[in-house]
This record gives sequence, C-alpha cells and structure tokens, in this order.
Amino acid sequence: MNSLRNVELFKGISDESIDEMMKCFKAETRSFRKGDTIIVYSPELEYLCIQLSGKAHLYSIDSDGNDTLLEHYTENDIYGEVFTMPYGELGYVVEADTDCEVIFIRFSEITGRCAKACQHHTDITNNLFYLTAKKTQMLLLRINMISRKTVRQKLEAYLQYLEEKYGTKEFDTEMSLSQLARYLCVDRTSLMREFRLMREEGILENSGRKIKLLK
Amino acid sequence: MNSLRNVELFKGISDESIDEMMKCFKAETRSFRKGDTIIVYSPELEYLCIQLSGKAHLYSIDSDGNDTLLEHYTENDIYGEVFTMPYGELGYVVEADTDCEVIFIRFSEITGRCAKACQHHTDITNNLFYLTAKKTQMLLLRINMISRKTVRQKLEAYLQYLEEKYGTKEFDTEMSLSQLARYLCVDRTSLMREFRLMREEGILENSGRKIKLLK
DNA sequence: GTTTATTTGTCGCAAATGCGACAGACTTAT
DNA sequence: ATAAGTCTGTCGCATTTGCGACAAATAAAC
Repeated sequence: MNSLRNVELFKGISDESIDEMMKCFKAETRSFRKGDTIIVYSPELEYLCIQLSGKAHLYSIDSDGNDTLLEHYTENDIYGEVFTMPYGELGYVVEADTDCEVIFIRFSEITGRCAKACQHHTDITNNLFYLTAKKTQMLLLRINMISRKTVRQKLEAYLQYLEEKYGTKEFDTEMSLSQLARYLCVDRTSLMREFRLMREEGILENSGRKIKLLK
Repeated sequence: MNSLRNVELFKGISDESIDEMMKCFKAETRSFRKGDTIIVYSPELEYLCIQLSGKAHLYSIDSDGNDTLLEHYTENDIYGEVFTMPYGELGYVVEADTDCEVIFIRFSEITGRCAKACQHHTDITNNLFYLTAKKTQMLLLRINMISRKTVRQKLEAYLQYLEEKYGTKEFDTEMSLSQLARYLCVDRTSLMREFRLMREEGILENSGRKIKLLK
C-alpha cells in the first residue's frame, strides 16, 4: 500500500523509489485532530510539510494579538518555514480545520545531497518548485481580490473565481462565511450585508454557503 | 565579462557553465526603458524572466478596468506565467519603473531535460525553488499588512517591517507614497492623513518619503 | 532654463465599513 | 437528550475611509 503515489511532490517517481526516499528523508507521517496545532514555525528552516488529507490553515500572530489568516491547505499543499519570513514578533502557526494527516520532512534532507546521490532528488526539487509556484498563484489571486476597494467588488471577484473554477453558476463557498470574511479581509457582518444587498438587487440567491448566480 | 555570476538563479554554478547554459537555454537579455511594457502574460507557461537591473512591477487588469498592483521587482527577482493563474478576463502585465535589463528564458528549456543532460539543471531548479519560496515570503508579508483593519495598522506594519529591515528608526519608504498607498490597498489621501495624524501624535516625523520613528 | 508631468500635501463631504449586541439555526460533544 | 459551542443572519450607529478638487513642491523632459 502506497498512498503517497498521489502526492504531487512525488509525481513521476516510482512506488519503490518513494518508499526508499521516505526512509532516506526520514519522513514522518503524523495525524492530527480538528483544532490541533500542526506546527509552530521556528526561525530555522526546519520542516517541510505536505498535507496528505484534511484541511488546515496558516495564520500569523503578532505581539499586539492580531491574528491574520494567511493560507488554507488541502491535500497536496506544502508549507513550512521556508515560505515565511521571520521578522518582528510575528509568529506563524498551522492549525487543523478537520482531522488530517501530514508528512513532515526535515528540510535539510531535501536540499542536501543524500548519501546515495539519489537520482530522484532532481524530480523532487522540480515538483517542489511547481508546488511553490502554484502557491504564489493562489496568493496573487487573493491579493487581487483583497485589493479591490469595496466589499462588493471583493465578493464579486471571489464569486467570479468560484464560478470559473467549477464551471457553473451554482456552488458552495469553500469555507464558512466567517472564514470567507477573514479571507477577503472584511468585517463578517459587512459581508452578510453585501450578500443581502446583492440578493435584493437580483444578482444572486443564497442561503448559508450555497450560492446561485443569476446574471 | 560575466555579469550573470551574481544572479541568484545561477548561484553555485561556474562562469563557464553559466555561459554554456545560457546558450543551451537560448536565453536572451533585453533592455527596457522606464515605462516600457516588459511582458504581457500569455496563457502558456512561455517565459521565465529574471530581473538583472532596474525596477519593475507586475499588475493585473480585469475587464472592468481595475488595475491591481501585485508585485515589485528588483535585481534577482523572477517572474513569468508560471506564477500567475490564468482565469477570467484577468490580464497580467509587467512594466518597467526605471530603465532595466531582463533575461528571458523559455520556460520549457528549463524544465525539460536538456540534450546534454546538463548536470547543472539540478542546481538551477534548486535555486528556482528558493527564489520562488522567497517570493511567497514577500507575498505573505504583504497579505499580513493588508489584512489589518485600519489604515493606521497597515501603515504601522509596513513601518515596522522597514525598521527591522534596515535596523534603524530613520529610513525612506521603498516606493513613492502613491505607490505605497496602492501597495497597502488604501486611498492615497487616507494614507497622507494617517501620516499627518501620527506626526501630530508624536509617533514619527516625516517629509515625503523620509521617515523617522520616534517611539 | 523653461515647460510638462508627477508627487506630495490638505480639506470637506458623502458613503461605505466596522462594531457591538442580539437571536435563531445548526453542529458537536457529553 | 441535553448542553455547549459555532455559524448564520439582522439592525443601528459611530467612525473610518474613499473621493474629488485643488495647490504647492519636486522631478523629469526638452
């Protein structure tokens, strides 16, 4: 049984090689329950994490107690210290939104040449780059939404994204409305109000997370 | 003369190898003048660009005419289609803020195995990953600033970042105040007002881009 | 050196937004 | 089944914010 064959980090690598590498990397798979803290980032480039199942999110927390939602994670997403800049009193924490499984690999094991000069290091690094590039895509996309001036425009940008992603005018938001508000960096009640206004203007129908675009 | 030895993408690679690779990759260096359009992204993963000198920025533009500042580029920064998600009517454009030089490499040349099974492909991909990880750091940092609720808090986060980056309480903003407003996703005049209020509260002294923190 | 743009700076006003408080629906634990 | 907790939904109000218009200062172009 090799559930790792579908992990994008190992794409293009044979099952046997994956097993070898997991040992070579001293990779550990750990399970978490909803609400658990998966990892608190250290200033070192300690771990590279790969989300195997379940959902999680990264948030930062500063000395004033502001906590900021930064990224959502689902299967195949990668995270770890390399992707954040240690600065100020800023702390970074990944927390489980549902029960989940996560692979932990010491970062040095990946970048350092392995003793066997393992042929697949190249493929791994290549995949690592792609996954990271995908991460920047998602971040730029979000910045694009957040940058809009009004709540209406932010919401429209998000809805347009979902419409295109699912190819239909009827879909569910991918997170709770409270989370969505945080994702779009607006007040939750302002988001609710905007939903109601758009409903009244005949732009959409909605109830909870279910949305149907009318125009 | 090999000015590419300082380019981070080629870090750890000998001058001779760099020359070889530049040919192998069919890399082109092009010059641009302030205000020029450096590249308009296509839906294909066409180019990987490396900023050699000068400054530039990426912005998106949608069908409603909204243009959004996404990233600033200086030496060693990389950009190209891989880092953006093609969706909607969203267009992506990189524009020169000053005169600049940019290396263009066809993306397929980098990821595809080169005919000579060039040894340094691995190093390149490795560097590529690091540069991309750094990109996500900057994006997360910005999201962290933008997410703050008030203009004051956004500005404070930015100033704190600069203070730590330069290790002093006296510094210049890294962009014009108009650009800064766009970077922080606030109205320019609101930013100016906030500067004035903070000045009046004795939190800082400022004139134009020069800033001196007092507390 | 003169013109042309761009940037910095201020003001008042209208409008959008965030906030707090509250209630019902829905989930999740016990 | 009950209790605890979270999520959805609404309302009024105070405040922040964005906007437009304008002037002075600075930088760039000719």
